[in-house]
Amino acid sequence: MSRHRKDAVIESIFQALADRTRRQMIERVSQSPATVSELARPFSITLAAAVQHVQLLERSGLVRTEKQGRVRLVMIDPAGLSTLRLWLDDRRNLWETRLDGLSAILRENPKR
Amino acid sequence: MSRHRKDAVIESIFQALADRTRRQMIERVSQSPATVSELARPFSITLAAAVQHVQLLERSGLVRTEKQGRVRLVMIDPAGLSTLRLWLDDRRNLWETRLDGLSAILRENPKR
DNA sequence: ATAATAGTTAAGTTTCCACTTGACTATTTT
DNA sequence: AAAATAGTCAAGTGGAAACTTAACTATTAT
Repeated sequence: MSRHRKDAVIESIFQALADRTRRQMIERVSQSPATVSELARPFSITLAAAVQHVQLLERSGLVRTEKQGRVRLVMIDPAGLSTLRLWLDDRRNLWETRLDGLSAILRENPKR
Repeated sequence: MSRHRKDAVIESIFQALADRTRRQMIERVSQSPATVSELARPFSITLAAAVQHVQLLERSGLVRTEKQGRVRLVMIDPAGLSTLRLWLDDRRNLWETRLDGLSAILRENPKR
């Protein structure tokens, strides 16, 4: 997978999770699969808005969905958040190798 | 810390990282501290824009800064990303307790 | 002291994002 | 078959976000 593509995936994940409504939808769906209507209910938004949120979450890889009859089931896709975890681990490795120097800097600046 | 406040912190972190320019700034600063001008250079943006990005990153807790003379040094704040890590761990626990049921569902839907 | 450098702030512009309404399709229910 | 339900799509609106320019302050170099 190209660096650019990978970055686009990460970007869509951060964008998806930057919205409070979508974070709560993820939370809900982490418990058990839910329909789009069920995801809309707790918020004062139209069904159309909920559909858009779900589509965005699906494009980012955070959820999978499956249409069953006239209902669409939305379920968590563990792959989505492990992508995020991998990104986070990579970044942490980056600065942990530098942590000795950094901690020296932090020691000089005890504020916070 | 209240749930609402905590959520606001998480939100600001996701929002900060949803922007490609800011993610690259974080990447740069993970290696070693950098000035605002140094952070602006790789991108075709004005210094003023870079200042705004840095301010946003600082408000989200992802970086610390310190003014030295006419220069502002920007450095990674490990606390920022560990907040993100904690959030991620919490969510993972949520659905890992549900993973047995979920994997059954996934087995029924081998697509992907 | 003057000039150059680094950053900051305010204000305006453009672009993007969340949301709504309204028309439409497909599936259940009655 | 008709009515209700669940979702989808397109187009439009409003507000937030990213960016610019321009005027200004503080520090360092000549």
